[in-house]
Amino acid sequence: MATIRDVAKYAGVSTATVSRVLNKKDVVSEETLQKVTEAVEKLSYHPNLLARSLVQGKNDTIGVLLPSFDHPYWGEMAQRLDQAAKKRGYYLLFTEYSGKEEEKRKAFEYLVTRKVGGIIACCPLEKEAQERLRGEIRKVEMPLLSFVWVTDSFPQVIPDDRQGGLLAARHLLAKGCRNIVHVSGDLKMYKETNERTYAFVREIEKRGHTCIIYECPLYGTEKEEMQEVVNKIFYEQPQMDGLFLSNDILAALSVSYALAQGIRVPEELRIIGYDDVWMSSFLYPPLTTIRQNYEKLSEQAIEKMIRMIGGEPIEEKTVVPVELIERKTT
Amino acid sequence: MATIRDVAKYAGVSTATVSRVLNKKDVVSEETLQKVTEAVEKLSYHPNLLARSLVQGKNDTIGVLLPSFDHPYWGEMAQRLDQAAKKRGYYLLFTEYSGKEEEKRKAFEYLVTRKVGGIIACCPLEKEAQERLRGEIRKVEMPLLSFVWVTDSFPQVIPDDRQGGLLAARHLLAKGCRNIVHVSGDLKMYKETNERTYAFVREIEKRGHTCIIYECPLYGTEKEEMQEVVNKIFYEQPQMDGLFLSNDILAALSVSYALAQGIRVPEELRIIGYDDVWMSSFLYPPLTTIRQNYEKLSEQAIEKMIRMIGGEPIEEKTVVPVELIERKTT
DNA sequence: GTGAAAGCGCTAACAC
DNA sequence: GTGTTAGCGCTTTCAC
Repeated sequence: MATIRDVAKYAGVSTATVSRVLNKKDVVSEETLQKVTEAVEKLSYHPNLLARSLVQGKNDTIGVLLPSFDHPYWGEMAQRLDQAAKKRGYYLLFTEYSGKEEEKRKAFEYLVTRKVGGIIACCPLEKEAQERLRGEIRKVEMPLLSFVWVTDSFPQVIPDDRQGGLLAARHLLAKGCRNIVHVSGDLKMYKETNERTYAFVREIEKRGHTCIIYECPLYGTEKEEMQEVVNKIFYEQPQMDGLFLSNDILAALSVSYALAQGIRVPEELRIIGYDDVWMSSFLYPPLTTIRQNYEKLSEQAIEKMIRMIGGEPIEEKTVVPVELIERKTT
Repeated sequence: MATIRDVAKYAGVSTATVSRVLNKKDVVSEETLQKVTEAVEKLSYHPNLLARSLVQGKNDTIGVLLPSFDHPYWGEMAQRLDQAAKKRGYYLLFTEYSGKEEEKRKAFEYLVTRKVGGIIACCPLEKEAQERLRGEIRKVEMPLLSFVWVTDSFPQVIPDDRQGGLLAARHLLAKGCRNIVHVSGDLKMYKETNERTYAFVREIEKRGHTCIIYECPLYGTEKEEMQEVVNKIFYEQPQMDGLFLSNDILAALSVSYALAQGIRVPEELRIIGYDDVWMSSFLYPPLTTIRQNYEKLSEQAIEKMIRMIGGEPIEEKTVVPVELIERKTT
């Protein structure tokens, strides 16, 4: 693999000169430009960006800690983040921890040792880890941005889950639902991320009604687990007429289950999901859901991270609005 | 950010010794081990893996060139590839080109300049680029593996699309379909990847029937485009009773469209998709489809790539079987 | 068992 | 304009 020295030798100049034409920094004579360009071409030279960032001590790559690639929410987010970063001349280093807590630390370490400029964590940093991580972070002087809700003061870019819960509650109530069931995320583990649940319940109770809550881990992608929860709900709550799921996958499963049982949607049962994942509008019937503003979330996250890398002061929390999309399941 | 020198100074030893305990290579005295470990802890030291791989001249990361993260097929593949790589002690550097040809070259360049050990290309390398890329690759001495069908001799790990087309054709025929429509990928651009189409058509003609083909770019994720194709088909082919789509997204769209029009599935129209994407079993009705063996595909790709990096000779083509999953749309 | 020194591929002063 | 030199953070001989 050709190095800068090979190019220099081939072109009959010094490595510094090669570096100059490569980075278009200083002015070079037309002739050397020619020679170097030719040498680069001839030798198929590709500069070693690892070496470059080593000497420059800076980094145009941002680490992204993802629960998984195959979850449609995170898949879409990864895509948007990547595009937003590229648009601003940054690159992303993705790593996923398969939704497993024990893998998370390793994934985090991975990003740190690759010396990324900062880390966007698409996962709740649970209390214990949070403190340890933050201690570490401060020492390694690496900006950390949470891409999901965390309770205490910490830089974060998050969807307005409170609003999401509120919208869902009002919508179901307005449609006349009175026996409402809600499937939340893991309430024990990720207290912080369940603002949508609290807002939902609060609103329903404020209107003098009640609802029943089931828990289902949000970040898991095990079909069986999800199917089980859905089965259980339909078995235990035959009288329910409104169902609010914490994500569209669960919602899709529920719609499918209801239809298979001959329960009419939305006449007998109204179902509302969360996220407005790519597939949701393709389903039959198209899913009513709370839409995430993927574009804005990722743009904001990248922008904020770049500002953090630049050492600028930033406001702790950026909340991005969600939106109710009424389709055919309510 | 602490460096190895800081650790050495803090522990009162040389950098070589620190390196030794970090890499557990040579034997170190119990005492130094203690001191160094403490220093590492104290200073929150994280070795700079970029520097390490620079001096070692080797690399435990494999580049993956992806069309996009948000396409469910590639999302699932990314996940499996990542897990397979980690299991074998390798890391993946992902980049996506948003399905745009002009971005592909940049994405490729990105991986080359990061000096990955090899590249898994999840995209057809069209003729022209293929030759250029291969020329380059040979010079940069970087193994390249195609993860989709390419015509000529070239290391590749691919699904048995021929078999997939065959299975789909036989299934539809066996169910009594006689007015069959098929939506293929982009036939002009990616000739090589359309074995499924050719096998499908061939089988149907062999049985003395015919089918009508529509084209739709496989790697695009623009809803409108896809919706348009589906609309067009249903408008132009009111008599069709069998529909084979090149991917599950198009299939989901078609099912949804049919149901919305009051066309009964599968009684009046049988629909079969391709890939068995995560959502497909969640749909209503659950989708009949050709299942990809995601696990085997990615395991094989990683294994083959590692062998290539190690300089081992490899067989050109690894074909992974597909499977017909009959659910409720046929 | 441990340290000194060279060098991976590159850039950034500093000379000329 | 261009070359020389030092050094980014690390590993790896080669001495001792």
